[in-house]
Amino acid sequence: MSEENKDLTHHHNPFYYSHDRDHDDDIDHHEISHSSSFPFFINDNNPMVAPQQNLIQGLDPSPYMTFTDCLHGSMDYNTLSRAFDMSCSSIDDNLVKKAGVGRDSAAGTLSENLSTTTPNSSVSCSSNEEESVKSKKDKQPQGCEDGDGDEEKSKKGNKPKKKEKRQREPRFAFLTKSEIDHLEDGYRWRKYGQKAVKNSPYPRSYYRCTSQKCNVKKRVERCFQDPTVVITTYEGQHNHQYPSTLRGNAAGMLSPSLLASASAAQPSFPQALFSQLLPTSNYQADPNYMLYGNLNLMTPQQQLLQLPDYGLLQDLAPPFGNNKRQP
DNA sequence: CGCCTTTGACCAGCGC
DNA sequence: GCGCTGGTCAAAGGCG
Repeated sequence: MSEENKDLTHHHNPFYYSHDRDHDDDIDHHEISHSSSFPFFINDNNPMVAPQQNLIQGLDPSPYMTFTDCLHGSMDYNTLSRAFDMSCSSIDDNLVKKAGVGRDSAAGTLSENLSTTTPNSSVSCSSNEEESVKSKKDKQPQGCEDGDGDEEKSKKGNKPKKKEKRQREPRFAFLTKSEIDHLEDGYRWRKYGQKAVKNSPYPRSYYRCTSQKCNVKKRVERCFQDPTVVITTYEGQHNHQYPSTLRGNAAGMLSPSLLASASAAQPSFPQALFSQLLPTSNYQADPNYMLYGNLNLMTPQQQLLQLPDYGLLQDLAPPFGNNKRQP
């Protein structure tokens, strides 16, 4: 088994949607590992939400829509995105400040904030819908609309310092237990940067989808507290199907059903990835298939201790835990 | 030759 | 204003 294959037998552990404020992105590895002992989605009142006890027990999904349903059903990226955004948008800067957590701690702050703030409190959302999205770089042609590479080239030096804020794409982060950093997800990525991560010996890598006019990016970093865990954060939405020619054996590693469904579906970014997590995947038969449930970084006891930290995260869904399969 | 990674530099936002 | 940090660029080099 190739390394990549081996990797795929592990599992992405979707755990967190990074809402769209500017520095939310800084999903600090501590925070992540801290708040991601199991997969969940932030959600206040989405049908995907399951009761906390399900979170704890990782059982019985029934009354709720599972992510499998979503993915295999009609839910697409936008729906997903909305769902994520809806909930996450309730965590705004005020909350972050209130919690006294730095901008780098958005993910961790999430749990803290949620534990001190009601989810339905009328916190104004500062997500993509609002202009509050802070643009770090106007030069960056966000949104694949006619990526004028040439203008972009003039980045250094004379660029008008507009204060326009760049719209940021919704982001989704995944925890994956893997020995390799760059996980195959069916798309082709080009690495365009790498940065040392504060307080972590592991660097963060930046990738961009190689498809023209596709502006999806992803960041990959290794969890500081558990180096076996890779944190992959996707930003944006693929506006194309899987590349016909995948490098390496990526295509081969993807189940035909996955590719088929991914191709058939409208370009819905996380779908393919999610599909790999799902019990319908043929990976479930693989003994090496790692249930994300096994990805827990803490002992059950620790998890229980962690639960209070989630506060309102009790409303979070274990979207993939529902259909956990055990050999 | 095309695609990719590496890597140092640059830029912008934020906190102090 | 300054320093820190995250994010990005692009030249250089590697690889198939």
